[in-house]
Amino acid sequence: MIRDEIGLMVAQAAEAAQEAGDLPAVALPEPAAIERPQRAEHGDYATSLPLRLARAARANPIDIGEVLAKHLPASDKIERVEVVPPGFVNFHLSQSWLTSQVDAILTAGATFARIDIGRGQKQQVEFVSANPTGPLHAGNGRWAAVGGALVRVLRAAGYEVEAEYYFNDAGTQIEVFGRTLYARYQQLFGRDAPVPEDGYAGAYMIELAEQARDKLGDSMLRLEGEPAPEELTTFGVEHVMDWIRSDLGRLGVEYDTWYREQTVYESGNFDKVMAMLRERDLVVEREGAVWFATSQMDADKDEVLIRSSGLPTYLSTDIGYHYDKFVRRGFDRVIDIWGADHQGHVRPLKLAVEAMGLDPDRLHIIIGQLVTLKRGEETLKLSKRSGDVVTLREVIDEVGVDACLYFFLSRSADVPIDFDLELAKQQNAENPVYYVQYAHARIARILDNAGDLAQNVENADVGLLTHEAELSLIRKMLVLPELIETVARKLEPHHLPYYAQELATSFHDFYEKCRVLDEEQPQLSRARLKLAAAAKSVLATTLELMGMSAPDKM
RNA sequence: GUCCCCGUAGCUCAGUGGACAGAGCGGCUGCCUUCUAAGCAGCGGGCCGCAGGUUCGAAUCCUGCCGGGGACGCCA
Repeated sequence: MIRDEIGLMVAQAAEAAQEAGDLPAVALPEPAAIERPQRAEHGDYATSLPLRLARAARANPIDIGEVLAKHLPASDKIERVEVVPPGFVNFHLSQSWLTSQVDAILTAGATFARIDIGRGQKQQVEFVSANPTGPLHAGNGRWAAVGGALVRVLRAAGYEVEAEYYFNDAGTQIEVFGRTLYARYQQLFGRDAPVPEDGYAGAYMIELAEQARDKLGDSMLRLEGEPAPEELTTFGVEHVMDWIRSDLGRLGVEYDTWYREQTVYESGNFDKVMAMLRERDLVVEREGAVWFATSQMDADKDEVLIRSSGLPTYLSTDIGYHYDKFVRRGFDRVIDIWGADHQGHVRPLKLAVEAMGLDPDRLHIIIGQLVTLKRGEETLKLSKRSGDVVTLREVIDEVGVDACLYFFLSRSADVPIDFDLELAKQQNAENPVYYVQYAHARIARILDNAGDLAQNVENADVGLLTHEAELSLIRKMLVLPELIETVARKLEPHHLPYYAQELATSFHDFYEKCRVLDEEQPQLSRARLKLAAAAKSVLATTLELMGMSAPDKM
């Protein structure tokens, strides 16, 4: 990346200046911070190193800047370096290098976005992981969009990433689900079997029961008063998992692993980690339950691991699950995406990771604020327990996959979302997603219409690209690798849609100001065709990272 | 009461400690006989919640307060 090259040049200049005695031997920040100035006249890149060094060096920032500039290695990529008050050094890229990047981008294709900050480090991203007790709702869709984008970006950044979905296939909720399904199933056969009070009231349970009847006939009926047959529960769970897989697939999310909760026990990891906690004297028994003595660590209260009923809690299972992630499967880092309603769970789990003798920083938990689904002024419940569920499927059907992804991706995980179904439908046509896709479609049309001008385009001279709009578009394309780095480091995919929009703006501006197909200027036309093709490639790559389509026609 | 997140334009939101705070939507004015007007150009709009502090420099970091959301269960 050119930004890193400039950073290196600045660092070299500082060292050279110190060797030459032009700059006192003060500690240099590592790495030298290179910024992108907000204003174009301040150049493509800038460093405030002189301002940072001024105090320690007991020198005027401007003088330090001049010294740095003097010792900068020569580069044909840099047109001009200027030192300006209060102490910035600004770098202007050379036009010839900029235009040469059009060829570079075209050659690189989709790999243009690839960087290698990950160096093959093994990471896992676990997201959505909703219980298979009902269809996904709109809130789940948010984390599908965010998790999917994160996985793709981390891969582009050079990490070896595994996407995982963790689901309960046993436990309290599944048991309740099974009882509800059995009640609905019996009702289909005329039995007076009420839905349990704590059961799942949604209409989808009736649909599920009907499917069970169609597939299994009356074979699941048991004598009055007998519990729900396990086979029926399993049938229901598998069916719901099919719904979930299908919804996630529509949002472009593909998991590498579907991890069953039971595996935590079957693998023996649960017992291992519990034994480990006992060995470290972090387990106490009290009031008939088994507790994780987090109060001995960095918490104000203990947490229950094994209930007095003998059943493990969600927390203890999760501890076993994370032991499995780190120790058995050997991930260097694990990223979990959780809703804000699970935030209280972060501290104890991190303490457990620490108690395993691991660095808790290897567990990164993204706490995402919740989605409130609305229809106009009315707030809709997202709970599967209540009858009124607005499913993710309905939302996708109403709003569209791409608009849905774009909307969910556009907001930082730190802010709660009000998802208004009415508004989403209304705004459908004005959704910024179409602005981005439109740019891509426009380019596709130009390339289609090129006719004879398309001949010999690969040999076109990109040096003919001198218009301000052309150069701005190239500059904007060059941001993508830097964006990948930002998103990967901060784990914030919401920067993607903003970049996509800026890139589209740069293209639309170019489109207005520079006619691409012009028989009277064939050489220039061919150079512009190249630029357009490069822009198409970068737009498509960006859309792909977000899981969205890049249409050739709109 | 304790803990987490948020407070930026009329609305929805961006904004790695840097140079004059941005976008979309909405409002107003213009631009289609040349590659898609799902586009472009322009105008208007801001004590960056409030008060202190740190810093050469704060929307950004720290403290306190106010306002909104969330968590504090032998549910998940």
